Amino acid sequence: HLKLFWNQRMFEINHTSEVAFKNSHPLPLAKIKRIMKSNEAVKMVSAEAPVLFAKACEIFIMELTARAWMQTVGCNRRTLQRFDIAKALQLDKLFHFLFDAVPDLEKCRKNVAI
Amino acid sequence: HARMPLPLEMAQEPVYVNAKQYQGILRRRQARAKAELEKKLIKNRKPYLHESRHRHAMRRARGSGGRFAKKTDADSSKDTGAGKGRSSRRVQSPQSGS
Amino acid sequence: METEKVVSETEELPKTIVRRVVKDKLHDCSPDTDISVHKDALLAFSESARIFIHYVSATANDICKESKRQTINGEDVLKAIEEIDFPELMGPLRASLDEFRQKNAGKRAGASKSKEEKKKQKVEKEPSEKSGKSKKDKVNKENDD
DNA sequence: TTCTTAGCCAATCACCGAGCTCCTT
DNA sequence: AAGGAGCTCGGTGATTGGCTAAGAA
Repeated sequence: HLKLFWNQRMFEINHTSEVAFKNSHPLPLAKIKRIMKSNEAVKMVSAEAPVLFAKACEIFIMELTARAWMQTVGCNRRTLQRFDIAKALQLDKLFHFLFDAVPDLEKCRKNVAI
Repeated sequence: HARMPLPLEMAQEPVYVNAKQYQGILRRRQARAKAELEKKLIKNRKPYLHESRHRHAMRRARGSGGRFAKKTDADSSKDTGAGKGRSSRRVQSPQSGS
Repeated sequence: METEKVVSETEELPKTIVRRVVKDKLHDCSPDTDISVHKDALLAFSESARIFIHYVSATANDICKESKRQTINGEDVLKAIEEIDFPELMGPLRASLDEFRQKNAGKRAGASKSKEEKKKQKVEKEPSEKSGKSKKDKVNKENDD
């Protein structure tokens, strides 16, 4: 239906214009699978799963980058720092599952942009 | 109730997280604690990952700016005192331009 | 010695690729300004992505177990991501899943006949002497509508 | 201002993907 | 039959440090 339609449009856009080259930096599937299996509760993994994770990670990193960049330019800096990421994680509840992944809240509090 | 306080932080200052992710955060925290028990923690970050690649980088010819230079035929020959008596030296850029 | 080697190292995503993704996005954000990336920031990106995989795959594993299966498939991953409420991922992921399935279907169809031949050859040459490995041409079938 | 540091180069080699076989569902 | 684990193998791009401009402080 509608979703399928937009998926196909997305597919066309990603494969026809020059952004097809600029985008898509696939992470190694073997490494993704290894990360998944490092959880001993995970038994078998289909070939589809790492492919999806590769794409998901790419978009995930891009989203996180955009939000961290907000902090960077908000402080008139030209180097993206670690606490930019920490602040971005704190501000957006989308990323709260990473709460203790980037423990830099002290510096983060001092550099309040936005 | 879109926000849930995380237990560890409640003593100091409550930190509210996405309620949908609350269980997952706790689960991941448990998994990490277990990994810590198994000494799987992020060890001290080594300056490099592979000894062989480190040696390779150290051995390579460099330009005057510290950059890696292209391999020359002089380098392909074995290290003999004779021949072109010249070790790795500056590679002059033809022109530096945009 | 070797067994004591850190596990995290092998679970680390390649820094170069993570950096490329970050730098490309930064160039999108500021087309006329080059933004540098601090080394620790790059490490944070890499770690975040790793934990993202851990987190989502653990959720997908629960979904998988709920339906009494043993193998985490693509649908489980999609469901897991839907569950943590990441809507901007769903579209592209559906697309890449379809793409992967199409590519696999094409490869399967092309390989099936050569596989049957191989099986027959195998059972035939069982008493035969050893022979050099025959170079197999790669048969690829492209399909467009 | 002072002083820390990220980006820049490209050659090796660890690791990834593409084949296999074997096994479970 | 379908498809994943777990090997092997060969091809290849990630890994890598010195110098210096760029920029954090």
